[in-house]
Amino acid sequence: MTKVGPTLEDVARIAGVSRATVSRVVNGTRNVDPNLQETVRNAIEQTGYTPNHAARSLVTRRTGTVALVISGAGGGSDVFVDPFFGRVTAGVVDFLRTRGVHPVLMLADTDRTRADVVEFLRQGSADGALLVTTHAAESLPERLLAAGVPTVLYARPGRPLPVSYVDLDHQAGGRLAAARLMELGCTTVGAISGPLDVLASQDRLTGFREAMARNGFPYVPVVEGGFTAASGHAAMGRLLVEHPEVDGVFAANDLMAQGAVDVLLEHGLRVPQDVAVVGFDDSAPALACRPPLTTVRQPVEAMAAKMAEVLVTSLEDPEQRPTSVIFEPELVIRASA
Amino acid sequence: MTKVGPTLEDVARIAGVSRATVSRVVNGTRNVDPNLQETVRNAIEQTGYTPNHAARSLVTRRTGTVALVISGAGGGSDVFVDPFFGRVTAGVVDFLRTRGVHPVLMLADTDRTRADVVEFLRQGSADGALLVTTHAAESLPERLLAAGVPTVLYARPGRPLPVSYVDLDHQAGGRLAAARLMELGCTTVGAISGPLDVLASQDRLTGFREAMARNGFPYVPVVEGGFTAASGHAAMGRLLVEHPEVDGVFAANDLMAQGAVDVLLEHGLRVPQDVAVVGFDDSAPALACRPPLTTVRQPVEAMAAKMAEVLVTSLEDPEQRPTSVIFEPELVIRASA
DNA sequence: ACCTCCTTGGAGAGCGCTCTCCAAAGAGTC
DNA sequence: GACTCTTTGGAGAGCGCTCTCCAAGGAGGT
Repeated sequence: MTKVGPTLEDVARIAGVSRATVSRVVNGTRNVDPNLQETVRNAIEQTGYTPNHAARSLVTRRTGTVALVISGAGGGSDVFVDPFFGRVTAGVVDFLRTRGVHPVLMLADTDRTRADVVEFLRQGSADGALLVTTHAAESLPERLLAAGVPTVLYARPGRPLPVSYVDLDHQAGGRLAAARLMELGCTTVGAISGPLDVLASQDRLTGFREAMARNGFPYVPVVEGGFTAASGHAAMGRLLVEHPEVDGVFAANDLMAQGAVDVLLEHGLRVPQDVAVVGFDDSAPALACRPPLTTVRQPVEAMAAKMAEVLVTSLEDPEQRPTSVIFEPELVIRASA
Repeated sequence: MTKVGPTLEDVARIAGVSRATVSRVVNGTRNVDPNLQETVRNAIEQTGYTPNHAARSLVTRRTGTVALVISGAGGGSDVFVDPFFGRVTAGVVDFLRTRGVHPVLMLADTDRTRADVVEFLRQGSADGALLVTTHAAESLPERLLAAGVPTVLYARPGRPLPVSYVDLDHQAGGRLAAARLMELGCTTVGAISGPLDVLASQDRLTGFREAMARNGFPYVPVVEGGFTAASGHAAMGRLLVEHPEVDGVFAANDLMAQGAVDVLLEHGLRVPQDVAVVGFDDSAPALACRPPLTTVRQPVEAMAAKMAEVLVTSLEDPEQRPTSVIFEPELVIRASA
């Protein structure tokens, strides 16, 4: 094995030109005489030459890859069960492939793996980082910033930081949910929030509460969930015990909404006739749920693609200042509310 | 910008030793006097030195990354909607992280992107490839093999090839499903197969039919689906029209099973009392489905991890012959059958 | 005390590529 | 026809690292 493969040198020798000329033909830098180009291309064809990536990036200081860092709290690879990360990946890949950039997937869920990520970027193994982090306390943004690594976040950082990010107006999303529930005439509504150490969870809840309060509902019972169907199930159970008369529920993501619907149905309650349920995200489970979920749409793929775009752009022009792009949520009305 | 960062040379100068010595300390090759080691480590600390990845891999001819190639037929990033790929990713990442190897995610769904994958590997951008391919006609395995790229497949290749792979005994899975349906006393069973250009689909169906035939049911009506909930929905609809008396259904994955259950319920049929439904995979939707699906478990994460393990092993010993690891499916009984 | 063997540090040759200089040659200009 | 200006190919210096060789010094044997 030890594939050595033909080098620039080999091609140059066969074509009877210098290394520099071959390099120019390969990279399309500067003018090269068309005849010579032809000769060189033949030589390349003949040898089956492919430029060596390591050698190239040693001098260009570019790798053509970026790190896609997923910093879940949970035990590592469980995160992929959540459709959210699949959607992020899809959006990122979708954009990057148009630019010939490749994503390296990294999980950052422990001190150790976080250090690995920083190390990886400092080594120049990737040109920049896309950081999908939920928890407000995540330390990676500042560490990457300190290491001078071009970084773009999905979701604003826990503390103000001169870093680019894309985000959703989660509060507006919460308001949308509240408006729908009130529009349906619900009078006793509860909420199942996401983990409260996640900014998005806080924001969704804040927006929801605000809108309710503004309309004469100063108090909304809230149970904290964990963004999983099981946690939504449990939360709905508690809500039902404490407030049996509930007729409207806002769950901070679709998975939890699904869990809530299940409990409701198990208790012989009809959705949406007896209890209306609004989810959040508009991911696959929202459609699969019976009844299909009315939900607040988060355009995850588009946001992820934008995140990738912002990074690639800042890679091309490193002097650029950080930007932020905030997306607007949208209410998708289906059957559950 | 243009972070230059300290080099080996810098560290060597500060520590008052040669480059070679610093390299030895960093890589732990050969003995180095403990005192000297201490000095060198201090210098490293002081300068914040990190080895340059490109330079290193230029000489070692190793990158510490592998390509995780997902070759769906569908329009690219849609694949991530299918929980299957999320599970594969989880399994791969889970194993690789223990070995300090990083996966680069690539989609191969067009001629162009397939060529990109080959190019990427030939450039030495990654040390090997993990290829998750469903379609039997996929050309990548042979192209990668021809290029001398260490490769491991998820699912056996369409044509016999000297390449390592992991796979499931899909036929045994089909038999398991048939056995369950017959055990429940079903007399009129139908099947919703996966796309028939996918080997796994063929095998699941073959196993299922065989087991049915062996038990006195020579004919099983089959409708081909596309592994999506919508296609399962459509397929069940047709099955119901053509065979209204059906009392058992085998769907070749959980997504389609879910679609089938929905149709059944819409038609006022009870699952499993009127019609028993068996799915395949045991992915998240199987649990989320109402009723929860009885299904044939494919240990995707474990298989993906094994695939990664086989690749890493063959990277360490390139002279090794190809291996194959076949996993056994398992029936998971829930409520739908 | 001499010789051999083992340990350990340094020198330096690349790995394959890009890119800055230079030089040569051709095209204009007056 | 002598001059400058532009175009285009070649030479060669690195990019930062690993690793083979070599030499120096100390330990052990006789």
